[in-house]
Amino acid sequence: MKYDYKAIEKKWQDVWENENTFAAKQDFTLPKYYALVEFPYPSGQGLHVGHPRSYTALDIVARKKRLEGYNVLYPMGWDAFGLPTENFAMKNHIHPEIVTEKNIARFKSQLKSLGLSFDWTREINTTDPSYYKWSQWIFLQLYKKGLAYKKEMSVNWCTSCKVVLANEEVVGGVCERCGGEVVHKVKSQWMLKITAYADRLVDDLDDLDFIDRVVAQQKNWIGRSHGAEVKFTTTLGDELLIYTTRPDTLFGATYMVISPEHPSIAKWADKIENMDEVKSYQDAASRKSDFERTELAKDKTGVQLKGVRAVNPVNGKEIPIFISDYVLISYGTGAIMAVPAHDERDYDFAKKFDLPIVEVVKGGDIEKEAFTDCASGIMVNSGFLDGMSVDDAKEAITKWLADKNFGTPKVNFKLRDWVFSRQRYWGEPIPMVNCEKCGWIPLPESELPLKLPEIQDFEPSGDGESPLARHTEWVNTTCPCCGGAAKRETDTMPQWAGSSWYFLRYMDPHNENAIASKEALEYWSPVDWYNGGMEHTTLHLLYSRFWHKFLYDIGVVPTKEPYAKRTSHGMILGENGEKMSKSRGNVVNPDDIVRDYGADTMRVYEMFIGDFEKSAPWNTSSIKGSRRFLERVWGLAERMQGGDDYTKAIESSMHRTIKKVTQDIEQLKMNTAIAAMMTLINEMYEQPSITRADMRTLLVLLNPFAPHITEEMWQQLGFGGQLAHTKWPVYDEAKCVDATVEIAVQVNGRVRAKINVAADVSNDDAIAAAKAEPAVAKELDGKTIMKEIYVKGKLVNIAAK
RNA sequence: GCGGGCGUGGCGGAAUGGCAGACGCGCUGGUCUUAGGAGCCAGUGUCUAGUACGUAAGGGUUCAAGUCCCUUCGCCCGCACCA
Repeated sequence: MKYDYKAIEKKWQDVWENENTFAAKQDFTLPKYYALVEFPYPSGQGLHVGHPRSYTALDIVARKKRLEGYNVLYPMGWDAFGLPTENFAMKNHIHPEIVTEKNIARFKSQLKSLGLSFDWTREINTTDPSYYKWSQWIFLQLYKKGLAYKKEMSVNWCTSCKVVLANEEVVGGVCERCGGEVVHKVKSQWMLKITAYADRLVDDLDDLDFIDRVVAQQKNWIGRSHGAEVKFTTTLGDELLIYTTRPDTLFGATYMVISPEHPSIAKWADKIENMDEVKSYQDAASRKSDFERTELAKDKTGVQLKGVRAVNPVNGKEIPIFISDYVLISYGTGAIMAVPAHDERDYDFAKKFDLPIVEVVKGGDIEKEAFTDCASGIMVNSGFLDGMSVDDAKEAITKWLADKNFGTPKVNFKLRDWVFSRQRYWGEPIPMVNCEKCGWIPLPESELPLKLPEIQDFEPSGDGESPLARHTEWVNTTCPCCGGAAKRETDTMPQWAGSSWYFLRYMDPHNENAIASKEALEYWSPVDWYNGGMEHTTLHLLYSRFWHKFLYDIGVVPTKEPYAKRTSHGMILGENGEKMSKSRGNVVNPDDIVRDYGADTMRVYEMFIGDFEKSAPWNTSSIKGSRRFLERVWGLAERMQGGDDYTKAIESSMHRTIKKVTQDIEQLKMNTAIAAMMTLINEMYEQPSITRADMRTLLVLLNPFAPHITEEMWQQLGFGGQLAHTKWPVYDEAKCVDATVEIAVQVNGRVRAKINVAADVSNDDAIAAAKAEPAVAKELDGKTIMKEIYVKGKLVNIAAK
């Protein structure tokens, strides 16, 4: 009979939908497993072939875990707020809600056509008021704990989208979304104090099963550094606080640099002799775009502040103070001591401005370049530190500074607080009210959700205000505190809000009284395995860890971390090896593949394409190999005869394959699991016939990968019930090896013969058998044997001279 | 510059320090066929065809190295004037 994939796939997808086959059970006594993939943004383009790579991989894990007896939660939903939908809505004069609904419908049918075993009874949507009610609720809790605050600050303003961007949305000085020019603009923004959690976000990574590159990238992003703050006095009688990671080099500080935005400049203004020059440098610095800042990084510029000098606390020496934009106001204290001998940037600056360079750690050649890699160096020209190692000097100077009240140890982070306001319509309204008398007042929780008003004009005003600001009937309200006239916050939340806690909602998606019930949270937490893209490592993944830690602190969730395990998939590239994109014309539509080859083929192909963690180019002709494999599985049916035991000749292969597939799925090595099954069926075809037991085990092993064809064959061959409700096969370690094995015999590491020995042969017998081989004996003739090694089941190696 | 990773046939890729190239694609020949861009069978790292040489290049450790160590080259990803 022909393998009619279309009919088969439709048939089983209908069964799964009607029977809710994959809905997680409400029985909290069962062992649980929570597998999670990042929910998609339902774009107008529909599903990309990249999506199923991640979804299928964890679908395989989820299906296997179910067969192993776990109560599995494998949910799906929609991260549906966001700019593209709003932009589409503006352009086509359709409400974003309608656009979203349409896009979701398309995505959902595409996902269903792939046979993914999501629990659709728990589908969530971040734009649903019953969902964003809780995003708003979390914001209010953050506010109550002082972790949400409003701040006048310089923000990134995209001149094209006319919207404020988070630092993370500015890439290379341009808007991440549209590539438009980004300039700075001062605006009052809601901020979230993620920096309060910086230490824990770093430290707790060590206890998690996250792949190394995710851990490294998050640590790098948070950028914790240990150093000291040191107080310098000035000739004007006040103080200047600097931050350094190298207090040991304090004797080498020959000048200071402060950021052009540093507040001391205004304080000193009437004492600074060249204030005109200083002012024009400040102006120039503020006009520089992010792009110019990064491009011109190498060429140091600056202006000395004439009329004020700093005093080095260790030796009382007066040193000049400069302003330069290589010192950032946003990091540390916005002021540094410059040690040109041991810092490249200071070295460049000193050379350009002809400033003294004093070596304080021996070992480099400071005539040529800064000596920075000097951890093992010895201190010189450093008074009481002379002769010490760098580490000892650090300790000694830190103590000295503390004793004299000149400085304290200090930890700094690159991580900044999270700009949480967006001047857009299609996001969660921030539930805050501004009253002239009472200031910012949170909306009472009883008034949540604060719904988005129905409006028709989504265009940003272009003055930096949200489109909501025009709708005075919504904006004007009463103060929850005093009852007087007040105005609502018109900014909305960023897209990252809804995705920062969505995995919690899946646990109990219809709860009207809480994010989820205590029982559900206790049972399902944490997510056992979370797979997603590397591009979300420093944004979504970090933000959601932050929110989760906060929810843990206020007693809402039972674990301090949301995800026990995190893996990441590589991209699927176009056939030309380039990133898939419309403009490159190399986009593959998953619908076409499902139509032409079937969902099972598509699934097997995407899993077989290569190492899961690496990117791999799409190859249309390779798909045929996956299809051929399934056709061959289909063809095995007519070779099946009776028998409740494995065919003797392939028994060990059966056990080995079960072992291999079982282990490979856990390690996301789907490509080698499939290769093992291919090898197995090649062996099956070499047999005159196969047994029901052979067939049965093969179908269960293959089921997570190709659920439709296996379920259909299971039914047609009369194994009884549904494959989805059967048990995962077990292997017998003892039966994984054949009775006799072929091993290689090496002399001095070169293969000279191959012999067959019993699998459990002793060391001595194996070596004796090896020596008996004529080719080996010939090699050994006249030589002295130095060493004889037998590696069980692999080889014998005889070292001889 | 800092951090992470990678370099293996024509291609995607396999190899707990133990016979490099599993599995698949492609290709070659055969077979069946009115036909084959289907199926089946056989072959397929390289060459000077030797039990020869081969995992970016060079060196080292080891009975044994794609794998471990050192040096060099090249590529990818993230961050980047973070003091």
